Amino acid sequence: MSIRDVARAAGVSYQTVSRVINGHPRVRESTRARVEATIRDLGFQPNRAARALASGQTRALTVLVRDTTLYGYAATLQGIEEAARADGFAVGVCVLDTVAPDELAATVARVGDPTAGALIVIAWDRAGIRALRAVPPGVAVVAAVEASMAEESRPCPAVWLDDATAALTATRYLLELGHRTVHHVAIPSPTGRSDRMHGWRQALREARVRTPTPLEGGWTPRSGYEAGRALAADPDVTAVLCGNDDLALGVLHAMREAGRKVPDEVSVVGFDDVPQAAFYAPALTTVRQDFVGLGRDCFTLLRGVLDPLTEKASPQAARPELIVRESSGPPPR
Amino acid sequence: MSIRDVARAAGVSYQTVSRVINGHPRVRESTRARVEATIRDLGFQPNRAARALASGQTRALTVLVRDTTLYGYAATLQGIEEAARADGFAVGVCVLDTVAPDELAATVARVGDPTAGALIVIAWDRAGIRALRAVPPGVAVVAAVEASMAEESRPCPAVWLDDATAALTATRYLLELGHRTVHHVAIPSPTGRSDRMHGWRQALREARVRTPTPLEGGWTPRSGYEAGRALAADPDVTAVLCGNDDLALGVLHAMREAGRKVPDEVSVVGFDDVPQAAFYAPALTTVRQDFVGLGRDCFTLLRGVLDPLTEKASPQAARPELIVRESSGPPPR
DNA sequence: CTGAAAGCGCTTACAG
DNA sequence: CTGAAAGCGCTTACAG
Repeated sequence: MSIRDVARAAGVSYQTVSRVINGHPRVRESTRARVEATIRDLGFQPNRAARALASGQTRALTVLVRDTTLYGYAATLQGIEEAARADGFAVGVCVLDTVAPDELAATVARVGDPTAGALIVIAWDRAGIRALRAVPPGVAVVAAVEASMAEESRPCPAVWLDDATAALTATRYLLELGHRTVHHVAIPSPTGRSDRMHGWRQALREARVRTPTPLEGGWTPRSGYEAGRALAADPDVTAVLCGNDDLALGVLHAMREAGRKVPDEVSVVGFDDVPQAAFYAPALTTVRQDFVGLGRDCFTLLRGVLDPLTEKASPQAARPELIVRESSGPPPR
Repeated sequence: MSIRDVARAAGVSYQTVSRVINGHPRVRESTRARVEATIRDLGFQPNRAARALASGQTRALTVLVRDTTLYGYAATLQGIEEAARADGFAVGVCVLDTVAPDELAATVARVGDPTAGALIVIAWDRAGIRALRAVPPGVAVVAAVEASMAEESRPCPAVWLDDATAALTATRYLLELGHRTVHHVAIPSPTGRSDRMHGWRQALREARVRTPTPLEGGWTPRSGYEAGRALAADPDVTAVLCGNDDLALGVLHAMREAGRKVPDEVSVVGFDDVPQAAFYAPALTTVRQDFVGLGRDCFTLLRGVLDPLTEKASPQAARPELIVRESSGPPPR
């Protein structure tokens, strides 16, 4: 079924059908109504490929993302998808973790082919940043980045969460409980100092407190566990801010194994507020981040890039919020 | 840049370029080599839309999935994506949880538009099954289902994990530890009896043991917690098989709150082996499921549907595997 | 406000 | 093995 069939059924030329489909203003109201009714009756769907070819634009985007099984990435993807679908955009995914390094450029070029639509890169990690750099010029692209990366490398429109303030808030909270200092298990950062780490440092500096060497974690509970073992062995450690909730889970595990009570002897704070955090043992104090909102913002930003005439909606993502649960408290006497 | 530019640069007609791109056999080897070199030099990428329009086929597929922040769904998506990308397919996502019920049919019709490519539906839940039913006839579709659903409703090619055997194994394991019976917190199932529940029942029947009423859980730790509170209140409960690890996390939380020691007083077993499970407190005994492998199989199956000439690769997904950790043990005396 | 024409970049028989 | 022709289903100026 094509536009011509609709035209025949509605008694108009097929160009008129095209105009109706595309919301062209100069169509008589009665004609529009008739054509729309016909489209509905016939269940007609315009051929995407033909539209893309003729117009040179596709209502499609691909999200480049390291690993969708991690909560933050998955939630951001869902935010993007929700907003995109509402606006008639198809959403593709390309998982970077399974792309061989020497194929990255080719892969990005393929999904970033202008005829395949726009690109959204989640550039919170090395893989994402490398992908962002590999985007061929001329491709519409926006990125989700760490705030401190916003101007760096390839300057492209970007969104970010206020990780620095969030970490600052969490660290201050721990200091105000009376801890002499706060240790940090860091998520990997391409720059070596994530915004989360930065906010943590700032809070310690503000309080004129000793800044311990941060421990390098990965993204997984296992790496949190390994960092946690080192921390558990140090009797001076009474408070730990972790770069994400998975790291915090690993740290909790290490503390338990070492017989150090949380929160009586050590306070542990996470980052993200994954849906499971409230059920960890003990329930995890953490900083909630609105990844879904960030994803929506990401799409809105892309819309603005694609079509500068669109009214710019202001960002919707909620600000970070400290969620106090059971894993934090005053230091032991 | 088009096929014609490549042709000019390579000194052939543009049809020959098309043949090379499509791996047509009847091209002289020297010509092919020259054209391929030119394509590489120019960094040429054929226009997807034009190919789709002219050939009537798109190398693209859309995955319909309830919620990608849940581990099993996300991992399956990654398996699909990995296999699809390796085969030059673009992968789209459509998250069903944010589709309004009255828009489901229209949404499925849109992403399932033949010109948009094939469909893979993760039909483990009501949303997925409804989506599967809404797929218009004539669209290439495969599904990931529960084994017991394979023949039901819309018969389409499908893959599944052996949940029944997995649950049987886990339940037998608990019975062999000496528990008089095993309770079950069930994931939602459109049929009211998931395969996981079925395997559990079968193991109890085999052992000629009383079958307690299963508790209805949702997919979240919270619903596990609620079910767990009921179980914790019943002193006869010594072993619980949960429909997934999130439910198990909630049950662990409820047991802790009620002061019932795991595993000394109650054994808790999960399902899936999410990456966090080894770090729960106590570390969770669970059944590992190979979602990534299932996703790959899903794509392979789709390839077979799309192109019956393809050699049928046999399924690769690993069999379920019981992972014994700390949350299970013999019943109290 | 609506119709006729050209063209988007490919693929696919059809000749040669 | 390779070239010329038609056509995939739309959109986009251009007339009227």
